[in-house]
Amino acid sequence: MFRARILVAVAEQMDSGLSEVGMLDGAASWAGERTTSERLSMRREGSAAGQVAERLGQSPEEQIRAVQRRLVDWYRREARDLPWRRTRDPYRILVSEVMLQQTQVERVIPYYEVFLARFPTVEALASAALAEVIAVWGGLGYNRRAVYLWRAAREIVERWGGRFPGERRLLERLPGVGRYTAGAVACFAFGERVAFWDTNIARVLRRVFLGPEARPGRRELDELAERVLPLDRAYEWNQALMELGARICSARRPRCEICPLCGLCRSVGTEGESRRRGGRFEGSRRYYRGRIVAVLRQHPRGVPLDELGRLVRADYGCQARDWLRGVLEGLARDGLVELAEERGEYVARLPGSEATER
DNA sequence: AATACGGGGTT
DNA sequence: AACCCAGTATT
Repeated sequence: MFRARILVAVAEQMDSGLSEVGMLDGAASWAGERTTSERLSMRREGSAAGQVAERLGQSPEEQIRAVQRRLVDWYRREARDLPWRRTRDPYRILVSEVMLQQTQVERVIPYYEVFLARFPTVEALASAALAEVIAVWGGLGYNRRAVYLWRAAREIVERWGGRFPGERRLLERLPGVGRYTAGAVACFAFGERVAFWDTNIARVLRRVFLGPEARPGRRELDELAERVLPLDRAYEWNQALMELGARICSARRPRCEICPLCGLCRSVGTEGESRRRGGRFEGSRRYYRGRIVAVLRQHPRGVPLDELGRLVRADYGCQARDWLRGVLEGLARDGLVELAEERGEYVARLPGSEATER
């Protein structure tokens, strides 16, 4: 019931003013119109969408409309109560979206709360020392995101007077904000009707509208996402696609038996996708970058190079010095580490730490 | 187009 | 141990 209240509040904010599912049926705005000749040509050419329609006994636009209705209806009943769904504050939305890049929802939540408690506004983040931002970022991973987020906050404050631009094109210029995140902020914070896709949305759109064998490229996904985007209620539609991808239409084991799109999907009953091979993590350069940042978080004044080497790997010796230098220079290029010479020895620290002020 | 970039829960 | 994840920037 609490969840329902949240959703109603959000729906009202979205100015949807639409509480009866029945109203969706008559909403001509739910799918782009397609002329009869276009429709016939699709069938003649046996296009993918046309074939789906044949199999499902529906025209493509009927499938789109039915999916829109069914999915948003499901989302309104089943949406998880996630912290970033309770706000339209662009700063909070941005923080959530950046944290969610390549990181699961459940893992983000506690970091999100802590981060916003410490940096509640874009001004607070912009005026903080980068070292502290990296420290509060903690073990979330992809530490460059913390640097990008801090730089983005400074840009918002300095260039935009603390007010976020609402357009995707402008948002996308911010550091660490790519096509997906810019679209998400424009839609989730500003209510813009924007089509975008991430791994979840791409998988859902591909399975539902194209089929299990389809391997659409970026361009094709852009066009598909745009074509199926409702003329209004973009917020709920996009959230719903991700919700379905995360909870039902998962990569490995899709749960078609409980999917709200039963009967509307081109890939019903599909096998999960095969596993891809990934490189070893432990012992990798990436692994040691993480170790180094973790150690430096605990040492605000910085750590001499050789000591740092011993702290991050047991087999460190002077022969590994060049290796360590290389890794640190990479971190320095990314803005995650500062290298300084003090009393004849090199010291590494997080950028903007207190010690640099001396 | 390919690659680097973290870390932890799940299988 | 391998795999996956609300991507982005760089080469």
